[in-house]
Amino acid sequence: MPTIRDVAKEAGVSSSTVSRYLNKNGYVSEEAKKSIHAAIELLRYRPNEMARSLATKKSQMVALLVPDITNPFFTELAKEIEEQAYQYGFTMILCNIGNEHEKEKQIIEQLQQQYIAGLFIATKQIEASYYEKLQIPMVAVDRVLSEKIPTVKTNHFLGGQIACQHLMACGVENVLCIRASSEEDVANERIAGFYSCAQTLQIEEVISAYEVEATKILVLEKLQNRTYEAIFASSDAMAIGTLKAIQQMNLRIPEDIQLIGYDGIRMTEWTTPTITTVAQQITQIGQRAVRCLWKQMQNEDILERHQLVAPILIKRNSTKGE
Amino acid sequence: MPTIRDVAKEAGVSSSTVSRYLNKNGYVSEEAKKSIHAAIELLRYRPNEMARSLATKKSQMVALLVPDITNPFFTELAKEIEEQAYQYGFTMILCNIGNEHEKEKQIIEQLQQQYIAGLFIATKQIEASYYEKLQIPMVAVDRVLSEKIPTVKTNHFLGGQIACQHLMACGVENVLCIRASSEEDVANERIAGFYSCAQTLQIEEVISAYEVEATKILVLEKLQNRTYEAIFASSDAMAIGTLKAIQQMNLRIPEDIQLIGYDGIRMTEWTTPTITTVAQQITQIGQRAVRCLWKQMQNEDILERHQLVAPILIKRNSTKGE
DNA sequence: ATGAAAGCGCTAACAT
DNA sequence: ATGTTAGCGCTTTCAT
Repeated sequence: MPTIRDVAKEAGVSSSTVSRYLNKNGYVSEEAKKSIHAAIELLRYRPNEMARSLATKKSQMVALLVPDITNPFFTELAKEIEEQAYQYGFTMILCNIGNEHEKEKQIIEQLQQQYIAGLFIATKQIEASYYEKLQIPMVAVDRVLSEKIPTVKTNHFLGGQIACQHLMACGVENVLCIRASSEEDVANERIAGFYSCAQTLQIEEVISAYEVEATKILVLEKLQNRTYEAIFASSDAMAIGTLKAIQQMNLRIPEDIQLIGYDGIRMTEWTTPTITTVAQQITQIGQRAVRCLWKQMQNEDILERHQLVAPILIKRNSTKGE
Repeated sequence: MPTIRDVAKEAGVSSSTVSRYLNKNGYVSEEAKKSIHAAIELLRYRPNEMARSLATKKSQMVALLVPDITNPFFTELAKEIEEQAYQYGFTMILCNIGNEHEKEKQIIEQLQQQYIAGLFIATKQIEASYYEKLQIPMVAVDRVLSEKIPTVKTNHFLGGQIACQHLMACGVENVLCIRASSEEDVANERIAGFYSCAQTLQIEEVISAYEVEATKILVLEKLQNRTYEAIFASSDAMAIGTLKAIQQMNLRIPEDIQLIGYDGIRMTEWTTPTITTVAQQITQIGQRAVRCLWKQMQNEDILERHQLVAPILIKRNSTKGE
């Protein structure tokens, strides 16, 4: 592989001139530009990112930290962010953190050594202060880490409202609300939004783990004791578990009981019946997150520290209504 | 961040000695070892991977190239490989290639500049000769790129046989076989295996795109004209599309028509009914792939160039039988 | 067993 | 506008 010096020699200039040409900073005469360009083509030269990073202490890599890569929401997010970041010339590293604090810190340490240019954080296991100390451009995606750290997330309060309004428009008067642990802020917001519109709606609330199977078992039990006109599952994975439980009870959807999910992952259109859901606009989240990181790298001002993306209702067959 | 020279100074030795200590090559006295160890602890020193890579022309990163990160099979595979690779001290970069030849070549070029230590290739858009020229340890995952390139994949011929045998055991006499394009070797193998057991079974074959919706439309049309006792969908995504089509026709599964899928992705246990499927053992594929790459890095002999992993039947509710 | 020195490929003052 | 020089943090001969 040719180096910058090979190019310089071939073009009859010094390597600094080539470097300036490459980085488009400093002056380079038109003449030099031409010969350098030709030399690069001739030698099929590509700058070595490693050497570049070592010299500048900045790489062209950004990383996305997620708790579980097999969770479809995160994969869809990863895809969007990867594509966007690629447009800006960055390579995205996807890091699956799992639930171990230690692994996350270790991985971040490694990323720092690689002079990672920026971080998208979709995990939440470490104290915010740890991230703040990092001194790396970063944006929290779909969760608030702290006031200071720029954030792009869905307006979950609005999402909760949308879910509630839809159910009420479907003539529902009592509903079972399946939510994640109250430690999860995003869950709290969804539920708060839901309540904020509830008016005379009767709500029973229950906490479930994220897994499909766990939710199924839980709902099965619930349905044994009591009937509901509708169920609001605050994630689509839970909605699928709920669907399975309802079907196992031989209840019809939406005739006997209506169901609305949350997230908008692809799978909700593959079930029978398809599931009405409050969809997060993942593409937009990805775009904004990347732009936000980009601005930080350019030291531009970030006008809104916390950006909210509105979710939208996707009406399918698990609810009545229009 | 402290450098190797800081450690050397603190330990009262030269940086070469520290380097030798770090890489466990060359001689280092017990005494030196102790003081270096202490210095490292004291300064919380971590070697800079970039600098290391630049000097050695080898990084600690491996990459997995997939055509579509939102395809659950690949995410599950990615998770396994990531975890395995992490055990060996590697960071895995997940690269979503999409369908563009150009992007794949560009990305590989970038990876080379980063002195990528190894490649897991789960795409198939480029001529095998391109990969062979690369001079990077690599393993083809779930597809054969060429004779020369080490491969770990499911024994799809066996998988096809398993599917066929199961259907026959379920009393099926005629079946619709939904397959991917004949350009996909893995599809060909599955189908070949299926036929190899078919005996008196009547088989109708049809080609479908991978997408759930596309398959649904196709199957819907098929079912309009004719009835089948069973359908073999050669991927789970297709199986889900098929399921939807069958249900839309108001046929019962498995009473009116039985269904078997292929891949073993999580989703098949979330549909109603759950789908019987021939499951690829992704964990094992991941483990073997990483070990195979590792061996190449150690210049160990690779006993079997092409490793086959046996798939297993997961019997669920979309088929009759035991 | 250890250190000095050169170099990996690039960037960034600084001088011209 | 361009070249010289000195690193970035590490590895690796080659002496000693």
